[in-house]
Amino acid sequence: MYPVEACQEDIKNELRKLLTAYHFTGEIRLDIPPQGLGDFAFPCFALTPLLKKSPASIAQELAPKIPRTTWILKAEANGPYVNIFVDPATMTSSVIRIILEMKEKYGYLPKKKKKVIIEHTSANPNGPLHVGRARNPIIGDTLVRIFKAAGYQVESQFYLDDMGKQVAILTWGINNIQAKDIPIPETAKPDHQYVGFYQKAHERMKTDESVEASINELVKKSEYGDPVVLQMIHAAYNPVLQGIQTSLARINIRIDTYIPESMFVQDKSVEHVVHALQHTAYCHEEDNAFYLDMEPFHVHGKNTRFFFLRSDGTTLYATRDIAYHIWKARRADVLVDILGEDHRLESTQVSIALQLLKEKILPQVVFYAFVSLPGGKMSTRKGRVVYLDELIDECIERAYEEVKKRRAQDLSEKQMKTIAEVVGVGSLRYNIIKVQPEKDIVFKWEDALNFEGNAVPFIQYAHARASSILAKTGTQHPRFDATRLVHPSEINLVKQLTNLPCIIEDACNGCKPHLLANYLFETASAFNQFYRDCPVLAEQVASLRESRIALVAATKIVLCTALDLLGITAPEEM
RNA sequence: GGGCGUGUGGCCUAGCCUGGAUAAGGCACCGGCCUUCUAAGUCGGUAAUCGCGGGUUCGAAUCCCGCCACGUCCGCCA
Repeated sequence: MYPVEACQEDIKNELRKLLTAYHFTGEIRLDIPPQGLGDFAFPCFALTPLLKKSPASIAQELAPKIPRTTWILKAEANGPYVNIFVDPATMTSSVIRIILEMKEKYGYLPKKKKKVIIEHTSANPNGPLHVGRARNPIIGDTLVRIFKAAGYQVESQFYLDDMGKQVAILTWGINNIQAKDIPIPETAKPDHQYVGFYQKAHERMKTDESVEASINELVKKSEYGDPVVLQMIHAAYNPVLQGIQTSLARINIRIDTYIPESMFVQDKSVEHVVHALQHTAYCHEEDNAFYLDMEPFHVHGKNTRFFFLRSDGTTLYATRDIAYHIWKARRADVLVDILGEDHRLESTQVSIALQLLKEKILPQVVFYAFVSLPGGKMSTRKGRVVYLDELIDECIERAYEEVKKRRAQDLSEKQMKTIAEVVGVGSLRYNIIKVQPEKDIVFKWEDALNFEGNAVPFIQYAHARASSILAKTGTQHPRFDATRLVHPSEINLVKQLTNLPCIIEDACNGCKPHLLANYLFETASAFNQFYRDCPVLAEQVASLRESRIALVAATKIVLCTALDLLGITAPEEM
């Protein structure tokens, strides 16, 4: 059990003993009071109906009865609250000890013996990833890391759309357009090479009906599971997909498994879905096509019919998605999907269908709003995009300028490049993950490349400062005496360190990766204050010096772990 | 037209699920701090009718209803 849990349990136990005497049986919830008013607070409002007294007088009555324990230093009544002050020596000694023992596993929760499949990115492989959807892999990969830390066995999956119109357009383009007829791409990456064919083919399709007919034929054949066509499509998108994988690798993302949509047509599982849906009470037929009436499930709008089988007997994207979810549910205990907000309705329809099919495991879905440009949204078709690769390059380039400005004298070119990479990639991931997924983001270069304040260099810098101190101490195993650490900046930092396990738990339970970003910022901030107030290397009293070294070592571990959960590297120097 | 999401100082964000103590940070702006562990840091200051209007409550940024603005969806597309 982590110190933070032990501490809260102790406080709740003591409160419970007191409150039982008043016949209070409700849940005991502890608040976090404002700065300076203690570590935990017990609000007394819930007791007023029981005791027929004002909450303030109840707090007055309760506070003196709370005993001193190893965890509880004192309790004070303050208005309607009983504010509890934790014994800093107990907290400090236990948390520093456990961090130094567990090292990079500090904060991790006990193994749960449950498997999670997290589906993310799942972009159409018709061109490079663009910034509009860049939140998807970053949110997804961060959740993969968080779920692992929370004790789950995790597999990440990319659902590969190999039967849609997008890949069909690409396939047609590659097979029918001359390379000389497309604009010369700026990079050699295959996704950038191929997107021109897609754009040109899309243009031709809009103006030439025979082109559209050929593309539709490709789509149709793929929907019937035609192996030759599927092979052709595969050949077309595969290099693009590899380009996408390269982009993801650049920002520390590796997806475990790629599941092609066609798999569920070829193995006939989608046919079973169709059959089963046709036998539900909500199924209707129109001109040989089948749909579910969504009205009874509180889906409103112009058209509440969810078509899952066309008149020609082929299935639709959502139908195959149902088969995919059933397949996933057989292989995991928990499913998480990361989807753009444009998929909200589709996702609801899939969930309803899954319930009709008596599926027990439904996906928890994280929807994100698109990143837009100041003038509006991005579009691969229209070529109005900022590609992820461009953004990565720009972030690294800008980071390099910053490093050079500060460290050109004392670092080698190679060192500066390495730091620029780590800072640039980290900035990108941090800036996206620190905002709740459902909030709109307007992409502005000046924000993406801003390296001050609540941005990743602030956190990495704190880590580098801690590393620098430790590198100069020479002691591998600092001996610490918690009673020496009494400065408010020391206590404050220790308190921050205690919270990591709770943050991991909350971030996992609520699928809220941004909590980690907030936590990191606060922890780095607490460390910077400590750094200002409490000299380590210059400290003359040996026991205090050693204790501070231990605190620095613990902080470094926490910063490194939390950064790693965001897929960000913690540099030793910068 | 309907569904869903979002709305917090000049700009951006946290807090909303689970109501409670002076609404917490960052950017920008103003003024301090480098003979001391990297100043990508730090301290202080100016700045908010928490979109608007009702309601519930001892108490609402938080819950409920209505309205407004923005985004998104409402294909036998994916």
